[in-house]
Formats: sequence, C-alpha cells, structure tokens
Amino acid sequence: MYFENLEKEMENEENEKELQESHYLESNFLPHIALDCVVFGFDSEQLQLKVLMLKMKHREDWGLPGGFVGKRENLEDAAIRVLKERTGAKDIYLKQFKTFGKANRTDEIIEGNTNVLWLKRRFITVGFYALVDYKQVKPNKDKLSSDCGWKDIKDLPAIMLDHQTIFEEGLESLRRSLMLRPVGYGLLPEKFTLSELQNLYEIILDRKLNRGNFYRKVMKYQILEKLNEIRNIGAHKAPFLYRFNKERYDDAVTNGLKDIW
Amino acid sequence: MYFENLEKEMENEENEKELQESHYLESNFLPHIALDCVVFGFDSEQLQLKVLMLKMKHREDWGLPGGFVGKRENLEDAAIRVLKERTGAKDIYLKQFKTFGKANRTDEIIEGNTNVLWLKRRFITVGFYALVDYKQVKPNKDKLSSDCGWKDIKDLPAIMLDHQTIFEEGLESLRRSLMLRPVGYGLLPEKFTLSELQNLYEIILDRKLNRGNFYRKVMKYQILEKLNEIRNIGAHKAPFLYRFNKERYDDAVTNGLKDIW
DNA sequence: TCAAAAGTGTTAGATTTACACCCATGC
DNA sequence: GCATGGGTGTAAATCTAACACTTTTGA
Repeated sequence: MYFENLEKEMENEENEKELQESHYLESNFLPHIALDCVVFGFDSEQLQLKVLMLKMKHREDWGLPGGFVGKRENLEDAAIRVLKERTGAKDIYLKQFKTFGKANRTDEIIEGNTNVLWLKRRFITVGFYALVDYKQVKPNKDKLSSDCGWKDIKDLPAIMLDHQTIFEEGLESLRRSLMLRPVGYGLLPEKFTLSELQNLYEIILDRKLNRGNFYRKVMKYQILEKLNEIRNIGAHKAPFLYRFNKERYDDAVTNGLKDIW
Repeated sequence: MYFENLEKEMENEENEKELQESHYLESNFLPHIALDCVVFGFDSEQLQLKVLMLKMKHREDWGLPGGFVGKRENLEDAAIRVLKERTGAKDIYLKQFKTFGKANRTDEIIEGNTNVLWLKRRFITVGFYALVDYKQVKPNKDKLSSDCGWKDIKDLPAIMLDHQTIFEEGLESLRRSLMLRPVGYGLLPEKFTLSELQNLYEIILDRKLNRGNFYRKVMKYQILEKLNEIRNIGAHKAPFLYRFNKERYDDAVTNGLKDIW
C-alpha cells in the first residue's frame, strides 16, 4: 500500500513536470516546427565516424538531438543553440540539408503517452548535419531524454520516428559535399596529422584512397599549413602536424573544388 | 459624397473577403509554415529561361508562387498542389532545395496593411524548384495576387521579401544538379530537337557547349530516343525529334552521372 | 633494425577540349 | 547554293590510378 502511494506520487510529480515543460514550450517556441541534427564526430583512435544520439524518456529507441525554434529566433540560430546545448562544443560546422514533412511522421508521439501536450501535434522538421571535434564534445542529455552518447554509424541502435531516414540523408549529403569541396574543419582537432585526415576521408567516402595521390591532391589545393610540430606516438617516425589555412579552406568551401576525391 | 460611399463600400467588401480568407486559412493550414516554388520554364523561341512570378495585391513588387501546408497534408503534396493550381501543368519535376527561416523574413507583411490576419505572423518557408513545360502552362493567379506570368531570369522585376534570395538559391541548386545528373524532362515538351536540348543546357549553365562533344556525351548516356519524325522550320534541313527514354532518364537522375557537362 | 611517415617518380589509360571535316536536305 | 542539322575523326592537354622507390626517424 505504501509503495503504491509512493509510485503514484512519483507519477504525479513527473506529470506535473511534463505539464510545466509543455507550458514553457508553448510560450517560447513556434508550434509544428522542429529541427534535428545529425552530429558527426570522428573518433580517430577507433577510426570510426560517430553520430550523436539521445535515448528518449519513456522509449526504448534512440533519436537525433533536436529542438524547436524560438518565436523570434532565426532557424539557423536555433540549430546552433541546440548543438551547443547538446555538445558543449564551439566551432561547429552546420549545414541544412533537407526538411522532412510527411503528415504522419510524428504520429508515434501524438499517440504515445507523454504528458508534454505541446508535443502532441504534427511536426515538420528541418534536418541539419553538423561536424564537431569528437574530443571536445561532452554529450549532454536534454529534458526529454535519459541518455546521450556517440554511436558508430556502422552500428546504430533502434531509432525512433523517421530519424533513421534523416540520418541516412544527412550522411549522403555529407558524402556528396565532400565530393565537391573539402571537409574536415570541425571534424578534426585544430592540429592533426595527414594520415588522420586521410583516414577521415576514407571513412566518410567508405573506400580506400591512395596515399601518394591523396598527399599530392591535398597539397595542390593549399588548404593545409604544415606546423613545426610533431606528434609522438609509437616506435616509428613521428608524424608532422598540420592545421587548415582558414582563408583558403573557406574559399574552397564557398567556391567548391569541382569533384576532387 | 456618393463616390466616397462607394469607395468605402468597396473597401468594406474587400475587408470582408480578406477576413473570410483568413478564417479559411486558419482552419485548414498549419500556421507559421509556408512553401515557395521557383518554377522554371524554357522558352525555346526566345531562348530564355523563365521563372513564374505573381504580383501581390496591395503591392508593387512580385513574388514566387507559394502556399501553405494543409493540416494533414504531406509537405511534398502541398507543393504539388500549389504547382498544379498555379500552372495547370501535370508532369512537374519538383525538388526541395532549402528552408528559409530568418526571424524577420516576413516582417514586411506583418507590418503591412493586409486584412488577412492569419498572414500576420512569422513564417518559415520551404523552397522548392520546379521544371515545367513552358508551352503547357497557363499562369493562374491566386486569391492573394493580381497578376501572374513568366519573367526572364535575366530581367526580373522588383521582388518582395526574401524571394530574390530564394530564387537565386533555387537557380544555383538547379545548376548544381545539372552538373551531377541530366535535367530536361519537364522543362522540354515531350518531343524536342537536339539543339533545343543543347540550348537549354547552355542557358542553365550560362556558357557555350561544343556541339560535337555535347552530341557524343548525350548519346553515350542513352537517355534519348530518336523518333521517326522531323520538324519543319526554315530554309534548311529539318531537325530530327527526340524524346527522353523515361527508364534510362530516371535511372540517371536517381544514380547521378558524376559530373557530366 | 623495424615500422610508419613523407615525399617524389613514373606510366598506362581515360577524359576533356577544341577544331575540323564529312554528308544531308529544304528552299 | 547556302544555312542548318547530324555525325565522326583526331590530336593535345590534362587528369587519374596504381605502384614503387627513397629517405627520415623514434624506440
């Protein structure tokens, strides 16, 4: 009997919290509009491209970090805010890639048992992908989730709603843009070795690249600066460190480099 | 005095209409969400790429054809519906290219003098571009506009809101996609000559292409079917007619052809 | 001495670009 | 005959892909 009451009390408390959350959302954000981010991080030790995911409360499956657009907030700023809250990282490369607007895409939630009533309506979501420095990120769960962490893109858990599709289209979009322009700023730490860069490209494109040719190509576009530093790793020659020449890099990103890789 | 009353009456009538329109929108469409279409048509006589524009009531500038998303309507379906209403054309190629979400992008309207109150809120808009057969289209104005017609992309009138930006990004997106895959289905009539196709490509890409090389390239991808028909034009050899082989064309559109042109 | 890093050489083959030449045909 | 269309030839320049050789250097 006692336990039953305790449980009920806790349930009520949880209810109360969710109702408050619902009011907060109601008064601060645009209804029907969400955004979701496919946040990529490159684990250069395990040589894995990872994506940030959240485990939602009341659910067994995972979702992409997302959020809503403040009533007077620019769409892009909303995405930046969400990314900062979730990752703590600054220097985030963000790109909008597609808006998802199937009429029934959030029916699962509308019919589900959340008490955040504000969520119980149809949502259209704007998809962004983001490139962040894996090592700088401290995954941070939000109010609606119970866990937050990196998942290897080749080994994803069960995924809610249409977030699997959003992820796949985000990855495809990243691949395509790598064909047209350099990627890396954001995904790598400020200083990195050439083989880290090559590994990153191989993982994004999902194929091996020839080292010599890669070296010449990357040098030709002069987007890198060689530093007078070296990283000590193993029982062999220490690799040089490089960083992006921001000016040339931005130029290349803006104007594209035709299909390079 | 009499005229004054007449004017006032007409104003009242107009007011009444707009309020009704506002209620209609309120009960049928999602608030805050719009879509705008950059509709391209190829005028093969004047050799101009044209874009469909509307002149809004109460305004001197022009805008892109747009609309809203029905409460239970898929986003893409809404775009298709708007396009059909505005152009009468079937067989429309539609592609979403970007969502525009600056907080102040519709302030002009919020502060303007429309009585369609539903419009007096912030809107985020999803941009689509569409390719239609210029000759099949009968431009059709909507309730909120006073005129509708084709404009040469090299000679546009004054444009409202951020529709200039939306147009430019739509055109850029069309150009890019032409680099990766064939375009033309939709923009050309069912039957067309090779030089019409080449003209189209030259106008979209804004540069001359070598005829011989163009011929070989287009043939290599086998997306065309030569017909046993000829078009009689002038005092010279009549050109053959071609049409797209829909299967191969769709295949190429889906899988891309790397950078071709 | 080994293993990885850094840089360069080389070559076969494909692709691109630019011209140019041929024939056909409607008027 | 002439202007346009349709089709092919070709050579130079450039780019790609694959491989291999050299030197450096930390443990």
